[in-house]
This record gives sequence, C-alpha cells and structure tokens, in this order.
Amino acid sequence: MFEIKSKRPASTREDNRLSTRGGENGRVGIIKLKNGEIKTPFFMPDATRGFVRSIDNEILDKKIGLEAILINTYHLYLNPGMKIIKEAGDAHKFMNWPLPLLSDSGGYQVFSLIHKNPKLGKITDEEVIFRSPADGSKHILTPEKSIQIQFNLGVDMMVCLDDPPPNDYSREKIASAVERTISWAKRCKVEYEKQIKKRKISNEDRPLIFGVIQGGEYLDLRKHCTEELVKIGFDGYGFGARHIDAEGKIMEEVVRETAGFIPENSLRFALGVGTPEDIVKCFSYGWDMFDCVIPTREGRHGRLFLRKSNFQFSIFNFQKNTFYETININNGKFKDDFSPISENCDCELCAHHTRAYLHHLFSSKEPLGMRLASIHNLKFYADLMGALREN
RNA sequence: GGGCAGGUGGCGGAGUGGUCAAUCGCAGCUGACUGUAAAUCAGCCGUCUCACGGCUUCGGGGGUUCGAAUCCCUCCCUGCCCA
Repeated sequence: MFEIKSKRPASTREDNRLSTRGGENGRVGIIKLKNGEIKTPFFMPDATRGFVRSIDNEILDKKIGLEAILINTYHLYLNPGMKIIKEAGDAHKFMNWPLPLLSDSGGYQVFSLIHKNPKLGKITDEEVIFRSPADGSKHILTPEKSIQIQFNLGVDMMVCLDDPPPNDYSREKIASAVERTISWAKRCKVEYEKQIKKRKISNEDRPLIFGVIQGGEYLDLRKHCTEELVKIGFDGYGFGARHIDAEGKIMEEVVRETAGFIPENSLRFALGVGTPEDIVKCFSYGWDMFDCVIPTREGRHGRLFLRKSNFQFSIFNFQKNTFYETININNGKFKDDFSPISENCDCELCAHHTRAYLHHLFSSKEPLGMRLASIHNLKFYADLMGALREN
C-alpha cells in the first residue's frame, strides 16, 4: 500500500501495498491506491466543496502535475448532497477527477465552526450537531455517518471523524478532546470494517483510512493519542488541530516528536500544513502528505510564491528566504513591472504574462487573475514536492 | 437677457450655526490568510510629526457671530428651462 523508498534502510511490512523506507531527514515512497499511485511526499490542494476554486480539474492533473486532491465530507454532504453524488456514481465521476481523492471527515468543521462559535452547533460524546452557516439548517454527524458518507464518495483515502480543539484550550479540555477522538476513531474503524464487508471491497481496492492525533501542545497527550489509535490500527495517522501557535509559528517539537510516535510503516499526514517552510520542516521530521488552502487562497488574494533559482535549499536550512520569496501582485509597484512573474516557473501565467498584466487583472477584479495566481502557486507547491522527492 | 438648481477632500456624495479635518461608498496605499463560514478580513487614506499635538481646508472675496462648510452680500463657475 505504502512503500517508502528513501536512501535510508528499508523496513517493509507484509502488506505489499504499503511499505516504507525513510529516515530522520525525510523519506520518499509510493502509495498504491485504487485510482492510481502517488509518490510521497505529496501535496493535495483543498477542493473542499468538490472543486479547487477557479481551476478546472484537468489543469490540476495535466498542467500542474498534482496526483491527488482533498474533498470534504461535511461540505459535500450539505451541498450538493449525497443523493446527487450517488446519482453521478461517486465523487470521482461527479467531479470528473479520475485520480486519487482523499476526503476529510468533517472533523475540522467541529473546530472551525463550533469551537469558534458555539451558536453554530454542539459536540457531545455521541455526535456533532451542526447548524449550516449558509441557511441555518440543522445536521447531525456521527463517526459512523462520516465513514458511510466517505464510502459513498468513493474516495481512495478517508479520515476518521475527530474533535480538534483550539490549541489555547486548557489541558483538561484538550485531554477530553483526545479521549473523544479516540472513542470516535474506534467507532469509525468498526464502521469501516462493516462497510468493507458489506460492499465486498478487496484489500487491493479498499480505501486507506487515517486516524487523527490530537493533544494540542502536550507531548504526552499526543503520545497517548497515537498509541491508542495505533492499537485500533489505521493505514496512516494525521497530525490534528493546528500545528502552529498563536503567533503562527510551527510547534516544531510537537510536530517532530509526534511523527516519531507513529510507526514507520504508516503514512503520516500533516493536515492543513502549510507554508512552504513548514512543509519542508514537516517532511524532514518524517511527514509524508500535506494539504492546505494557502496556495489557492493566497493566490486569490494576490500573493504569489516565487522560488529562488532551482529550489536550492537544504532540508537543514529551510527558512523562507533561502528558497523562495513572495510578492503581493496588488502592490502599486507592479503596475508598470513588465518582467515575468517568476523566471523559475513554467506555469501558464509565467509562460505568457507580465507582472503588470497580472496586477491589472487583479485591480480589475477579473477572475482570470485569481485563477492564474492559483495555478501558479499550486505549481510552486507541486514543484516543491518534486524537489523534496529528489533531494 | 430671464428663471430655477447647484458648486464639499482623486471621484461620487452626506453634512445646513458649535460635539467637523468633515458620515459613507469608490479609487488609492499597506498588512493578514495554515484539515476553506474567505474573489475575504483588518489598518491607513488634507498636511507636518515616530507619537502627543500642530497647521491650512468645504468655488473666490467680504460680512454677521463668542463660534461658519452651514447665515448675509458680492463676484466667478456649472447644469436645466424660457426668450
């Protein structure tokens, strides 16, 4: 399932779909999935609602070279709803994305909606009651339901419903979120086995399932959570909640140590990571897969990631300015800057347009600008992953 | 020539005696964005000062008043209507 192929000594496990070879300074590998193989490390753009905003799926694959994208259980369940997805066949067919898909469980919505604004829902040990921010309608999500939906989406990788608390919650509250996450993970696994059996899915074709590690900044809680999840047994483990502190700095020790708690043969998924430098750091700690809204959201807001020469960074020296820089194309100074966006990029933006033109697209609020910037940034992320794989 | 309406900061447009350096929108400048409630959000936006604070403003000029963008006189300008 997962094969690690770094320079480090191999430690392959019996299941030939998933083997690893890696070390302290990052590892590379291959995951074999129903809808294709993915080389690790890899980055997935967030197609939360079934689309990467403004970009046609074909561009993601053919022009940018992305191998997998992330969709969200909660959002697709609300809209268009599972009836439509089933009529289409599954999420792949609905979206016309034949390559691997990973669905997030909706757990993050617990965090971003309810923990931030309790009026929008309620979390109990049994279930999560959401109120849709769009129309106020009420919805219930349980661990079982989340897994069922993800099977119906037909994804290649799925994630257990978890409870990600804000990092500034008390230790007590975070500890109780850990316990709830563990108990939900058990229920997810039971439901997962049930669905595999019921749907008669072969081991070759079965989707991978990820548990999510909570515990905030407390290493012992992260360790405890990991150990309990490992007992349940998952194909991979995610770093849950946020990996950064209130100042936006990566919690290096927690992220590094948590990777170490996870068995080497399992996939390590750094959810919501992150900035390019955070990804490089996480990679060096042993994390394999990433997803984040940064390249697309910041692209839509005018920030462009520009790599320096040919990604000449060392994984021991991955400060921002050593291997890339950013510009905000909205800045007035680009009004008459007729140079290319980046000399080191061959995306359709860099191949055809000047900074002055992109500035004009943005100041005209032309969607093409956001689209081109998103494509450029995703290409940057995809190229970064390629560089890590070859490093 | 006559009648009516009006001239406010880059633009549009509030304000019609004090709490006005002047609501608000646009434009402009800057920042933020991390399992997407985000094509969003925040700050600045007369001038000098890092700031406290100061200085000069509401077509021009002159008055009234303790005090005027707001009231009066006059000049200039714009739009519409009638000759």
